[in-house]
Amino acid sequence: MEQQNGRLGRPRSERARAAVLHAADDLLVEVGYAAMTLKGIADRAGVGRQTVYRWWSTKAEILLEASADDARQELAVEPADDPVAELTAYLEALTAFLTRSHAGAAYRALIGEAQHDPAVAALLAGDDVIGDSARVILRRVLGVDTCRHTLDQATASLIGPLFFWLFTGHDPALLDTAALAETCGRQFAVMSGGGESTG
Amino acid sequence: MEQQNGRLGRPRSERARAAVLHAADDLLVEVGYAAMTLKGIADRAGVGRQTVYRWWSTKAEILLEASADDARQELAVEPADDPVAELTAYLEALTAFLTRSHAGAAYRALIGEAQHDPAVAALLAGDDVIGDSARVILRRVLGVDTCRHTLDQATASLIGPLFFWLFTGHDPALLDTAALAETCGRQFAVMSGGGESTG
Amino acid sequence: MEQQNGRLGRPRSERARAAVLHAADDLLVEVGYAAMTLKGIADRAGVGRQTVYRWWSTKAEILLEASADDARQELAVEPADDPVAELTAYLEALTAFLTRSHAGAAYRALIGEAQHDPAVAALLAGDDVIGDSARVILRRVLGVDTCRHTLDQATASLIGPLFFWLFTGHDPALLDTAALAETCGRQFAVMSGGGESTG
Amino acid sequence: MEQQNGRLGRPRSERARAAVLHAADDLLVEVGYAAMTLKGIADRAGVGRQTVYRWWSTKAEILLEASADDARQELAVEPADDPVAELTAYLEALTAFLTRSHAGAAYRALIGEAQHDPAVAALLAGDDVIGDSARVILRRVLGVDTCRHTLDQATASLIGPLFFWLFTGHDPALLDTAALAETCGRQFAVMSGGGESTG
DNA sequence: GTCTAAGCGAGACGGTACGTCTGGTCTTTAC
DNA sequence: GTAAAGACCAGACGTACCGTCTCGCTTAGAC
Repeated sequence: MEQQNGRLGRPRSERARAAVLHAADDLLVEVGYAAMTLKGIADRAGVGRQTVYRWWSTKAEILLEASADDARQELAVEPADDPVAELTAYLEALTAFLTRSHAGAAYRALIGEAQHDPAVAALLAGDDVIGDSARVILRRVLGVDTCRHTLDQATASLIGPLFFWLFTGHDPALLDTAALAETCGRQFAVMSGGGESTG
Repeated sequence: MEQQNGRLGRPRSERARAAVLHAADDLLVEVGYAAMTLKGIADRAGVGRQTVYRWWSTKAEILLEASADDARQELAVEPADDPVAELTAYLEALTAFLTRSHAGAAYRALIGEAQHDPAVAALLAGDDVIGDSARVILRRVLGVDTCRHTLDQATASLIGPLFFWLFTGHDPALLDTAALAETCGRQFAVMSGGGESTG
Repeated sequence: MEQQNGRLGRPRSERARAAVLHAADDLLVEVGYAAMTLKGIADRAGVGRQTVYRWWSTKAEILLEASADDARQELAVEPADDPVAELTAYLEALTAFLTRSHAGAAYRALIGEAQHDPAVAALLAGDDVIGDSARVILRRVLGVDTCRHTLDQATASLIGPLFFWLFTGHDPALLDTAALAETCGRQFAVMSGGGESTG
Repeated sequence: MEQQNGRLGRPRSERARAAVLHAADDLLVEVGYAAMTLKGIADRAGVGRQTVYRWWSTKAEILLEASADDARQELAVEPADDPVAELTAYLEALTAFLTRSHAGAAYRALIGEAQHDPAVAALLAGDDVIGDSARVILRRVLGVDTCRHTLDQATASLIGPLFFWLFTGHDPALLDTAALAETCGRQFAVMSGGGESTG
């Protein structure tokens, strides 16, 4: 497993890698994204500073690596018979993710940072965990061969209102996700209506 | 000198205030939000550092003061006979604002920062320029006495997809704002049901 | 108060300057020259790191400023009737300086460093405390109008053996400074020829 | 090959040893003593870092091993009929060594370092190349059975002025080594006076 | 022909100083 | 009493080197 390529030299320490990711996760919760520091992560992880810089460039990169797996898992929604029920379940999972999960806090911070840091934006574009999770659901609802652009616009319609609600500081409890899901469901039914997928 | 209020001592320098706001605006464009610095702003403005700290607490506050007026102006949309046309015009103004305007860049950065900085979040909550602009339009479409919560949810439906599209790094040219406006228009027509405001 | 020149801005803090010089002196004794560190000096002095860098470039510069006054004082020798007695007194003062004084330890370290660091060499050349102290004595012995080059060579003859003895790690107690002084005295008597100065 | 002692395992690589000593010599000339680094030596020698640490403890040790043989050779002076000529030749060899030779530069740096690093001082005390070379000459001048302490003081008298001249940054060309030799010669003639040893 | 032992180049490890930068504060003089 | 200047303490930045620790490989004598 380790010894990532049969090359020379001491192999990378899995212990150090895990400690850094763990420390980053802890610090995000304890002090917040802005107050996180590569030095702080290294110290907390009991790891040399150079070891962090050797494998990651920015705290964003660390946080993404620390959260991606959790995020993927938290955003996976079981199939249901009723499309609207499935969309509702997804919106609720997404709400829970963005408002109550560690990984979700990391993603909120990263998406925020991406608004003024192109490097973070590129990082997120390279591994679109949220978009992927939505596309899984939407392919079940709209059909497996729906084209990418249609999926993306449907994603925006589905997620957008919730996303806006949370990112502009509203109380998640006051948003009626069931209504949102139903509206989208109707809209998607029309789209996939006549019969095939993109219509 | 104008001595703007009857206070003692040397009056606040309008020159310094303007220079700071101007410098903040320039620096946002030139180096980006993350690389902006209170020290940098002060130096660029030819102003003492203490003078900046005396009147503002954070770069977010400066940026907000520098951009709010421009933002309000850029997001005002002329009334139109057709509600959908009005919604479309608004979405286009919002797209232009967020993707091509200085003030919009400032707002993107601030909304991003608000995701991990409660102080910035509070700042934005205190002067909701974007929400206000949407509510002006929506009151014209849904009726002047629509309740605040309904307006907020309608705002999320209207703006949300566009907001998600832009904040997750998609190309604004690929989003069909007219379709978005039309979907919302239909939805709003149902909401305002019996048929007063939209006819 | 002090305000070293009519300039703008906060004046340099004499407190900080003294604390740095004091800390450097202490650290030299406690941990030695090699283990001295600008960071360590700043921390020990309770001073910001930038404050040290603002006024000094290297630890050598700090140490020189901290020791020069002490050195000048320790190497001043009272005039005596007998030239040989005066030379002996000087050699003993120099021995005490180089082997038992804080300031002397600093000079030993600096002269050592100068052998492989041209910057330190230039620093020492700019303020030749030891040479100056020898020239004061030698002008009394050889006559006030002795030319500089003669003084320098006499300095080498007088100091050289002692210098070599100490710098190659011999025990200062085993060197007969009186004999050295007498040899030099005889040699100088020949130099200053007809017989005025030494009688 | 020769397997230097009957030990097990792979024998020490003469190639690596030579490469390290060579690299140290080169680096001393190219970047100076202060900027020399064990890492830099290892890299330049194309040798693993551990290989250097296995056989040497400090850069001083490497430098000494790299220079001792050259130094001994450069400081050996042919016997001459005239003692003063021999002393002059020696002083000139020593001047050339300390000011123009690679090995001499190494010794200057090491003697300098020894002033604030006891480990280097001990190293030099263990193999006194310069002192040995002087004692060879002085035994020829003062007699083979001159006692060690007399030899050491004579060494200080002979070398001291030159040593001081160079170590305090004077121009070697301006020092009259012939005069120095003559003064010492006279002094030594008095010492060995009664007439036994030198004949 | 294994087997055992040590040396080899490479390079990651936990530390720590480097010199620079910014954050906020403090202390001057000038207006 | 504000403004501009600039020094103050604090501490993070990213880099470099420290000395140590694996790795896989090589090179020898011992069995």
